[in-house]
Amino acid sequence: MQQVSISDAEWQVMNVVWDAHPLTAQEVISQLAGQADWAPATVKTMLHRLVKKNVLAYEPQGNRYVYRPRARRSDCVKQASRSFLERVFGGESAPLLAHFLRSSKLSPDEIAQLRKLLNEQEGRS
Amino acid sequence: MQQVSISDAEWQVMNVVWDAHPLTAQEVISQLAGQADWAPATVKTMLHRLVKKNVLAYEPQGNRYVYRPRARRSDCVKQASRSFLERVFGGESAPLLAHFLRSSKLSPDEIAQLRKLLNEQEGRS
DNA sequence: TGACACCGATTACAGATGTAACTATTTACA
DNA sequence: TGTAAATAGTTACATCTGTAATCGGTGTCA
Repeated sequence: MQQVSISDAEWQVMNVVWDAHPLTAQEVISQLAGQADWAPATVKTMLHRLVKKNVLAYEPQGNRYVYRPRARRSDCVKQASRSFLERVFGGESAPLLAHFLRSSKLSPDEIAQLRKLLNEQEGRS
Repeated sequence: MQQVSISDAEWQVMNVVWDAHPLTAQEVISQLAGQADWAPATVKTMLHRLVKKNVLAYEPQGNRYVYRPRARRSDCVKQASRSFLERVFGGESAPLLAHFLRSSKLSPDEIAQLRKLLNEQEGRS
């Protein structure tokens, strides 16, 4: 498990891959057509870089290549989150949580869910 | 109010400035000596770039210069948070909150505080 | 079976970033 | 009052990022 950092644009690509893998470059390109306004070549560059960073794997499938994640989304999320927490909130979780609680619209279900997590927190060491 | 983006290293500098301004380049450098391992020249580069980005202001004070923030911390936090939420959690606040709730150690006070915020959320539209 | 379309690979290139040395000017000390 | 130390400003440079165009091979259709 290395310590690569995934850039902004690369995250967009990875989100597509994590959501529905394995897939071909074509599929990634058409998925992204809705969200980003990139030339197909741009998406391919991202894919290559992600392969080089060991975040993506690809293998020939028939006469084409298919891509699949090599790093787990949860690991990348964890790393990006830690680094964001550190950078913007000086490592303090509580202010971060307060900030997002204040600036979010949450459904009653979500609120209930979060409340449950808070309760679990209470049984910490 | 512009739409600049503050890089990782720049955030470290800005955090120092926001915590105790106005201050001189020297003060920033010695504050950072504890946290980062940068040459003084590196810190000065950051300061210059932040001035160019209009995030910092500086004025001569006596025979030296003093720096002070030009952008409000809360605005920068808001922007960085939004972009992080978008990038890593696809814009979904609830999973983000769940993630940080799970991965944080919180004091009873903080838990109580967050619970209060959750209650306030309930009176949303 | 030749021209075209599609795909993966390579190359491009400007701006941002991390990291700093060098230079010129001012200041303080000997 | 010359010289060294400190300061601010300028320049450097490799890497990463965003954003692609182009090249070379292969399969397809006429």
